[in-house]
Amino acid sequence: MEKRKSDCPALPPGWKKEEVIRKSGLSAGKSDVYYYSPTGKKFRSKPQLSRHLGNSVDLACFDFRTGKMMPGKLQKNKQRLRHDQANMAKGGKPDLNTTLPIRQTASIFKQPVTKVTSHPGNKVKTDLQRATEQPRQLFWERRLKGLRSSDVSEEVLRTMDLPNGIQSIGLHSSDETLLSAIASALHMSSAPITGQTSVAAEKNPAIWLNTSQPLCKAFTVTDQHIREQELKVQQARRSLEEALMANSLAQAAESKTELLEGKVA
DNA sequence: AGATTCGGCGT
DNA sequence: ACGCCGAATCT
Repeated sequence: MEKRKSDCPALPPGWKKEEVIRKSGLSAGKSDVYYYSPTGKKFRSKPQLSRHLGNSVDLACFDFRTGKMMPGKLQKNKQRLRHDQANMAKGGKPDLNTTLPIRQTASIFKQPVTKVTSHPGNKVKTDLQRATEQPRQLFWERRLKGLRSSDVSEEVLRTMDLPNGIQSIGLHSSDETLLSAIASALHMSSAPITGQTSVAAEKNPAIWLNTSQPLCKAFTVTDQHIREQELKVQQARRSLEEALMANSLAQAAESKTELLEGKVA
C-alpha cells in the first residue's frame, strides 16, 4: 500500500504527511491526506490542524492536500474574506484560527455601515456616537499575541521598538502585543491615544479599564521624542530617495542597452 | 478501544 | 468536485 509517511517542510519540524488511496467503494481511487504531529497525533483536516497549531503557524496559504504553502492561495482568501464578512454581518464570530489579521480592528470598520433602504436618499447613517459607544471586549489585545508580519517569502519582519516611556498594563500583555494594541488604537479612533489615565486601571484593569484606550500606562510625549521621530522620518525619506534614484538610473541604463541591441520594436 | 476506511453532507 | 467529518468496519 502507499502508506509512506513523509516529512512536511511547510510545517514545523517533526510533522509527517501521509496519503492513503481508497481502494474500494464508490470513491475508489480517491485519496485521503493525514498529518501526524511530532507526538504522533493524527490530523485529518485543515480546520483540525489549524485548531491545534493556533496562531503559531499561519495556515492561510497552506494546501492541506499537497502539504505545500501556496502563495497563490491569496486568491482563495478573497472568498474567505467574503465569507467572514457575511458571518460578521449576521453577528457571528470570526474564525480566529483561519482569519488573517487583516483590518479586523482597523479604520474601515469604525464607521456604521447600516444602509437605510426605506428612504429614497438611501444614505449611510452618520451617527458616530453609535460606533464609539458599542461595548468592547476587555483584554481583546490578547488575541494579537504571537502575530507577526511577514513579507511574501514568509520572512518574518522585524518589529518596531517602543520608547521606554510606554509600558503595558497588567501582567498579561507582552511588549509585542502592546505594539499591536497601540497601532490598532490609532486606527480605530481619531481621538488622541493617551494610554490608561486612571491610576485605578493599573490596580484592577478588569474594572477600571478605559476600553477606548490601549492597555498601556499613560505616557507623555516630550519635545525630545518628537525631534527624534522627525529625525527618523527624515532619514527614512532620504534612503527612499536614494533607492528611487538608483532604481530609475538602473531602468534608464537597461532601456538604453535594449535599444542598442535592437530588442525594442 | 483505537485505527482504518468509505459515505455523504455542505459548499 | 472536493473538503471535512460521522460512523461502520476492522484489528
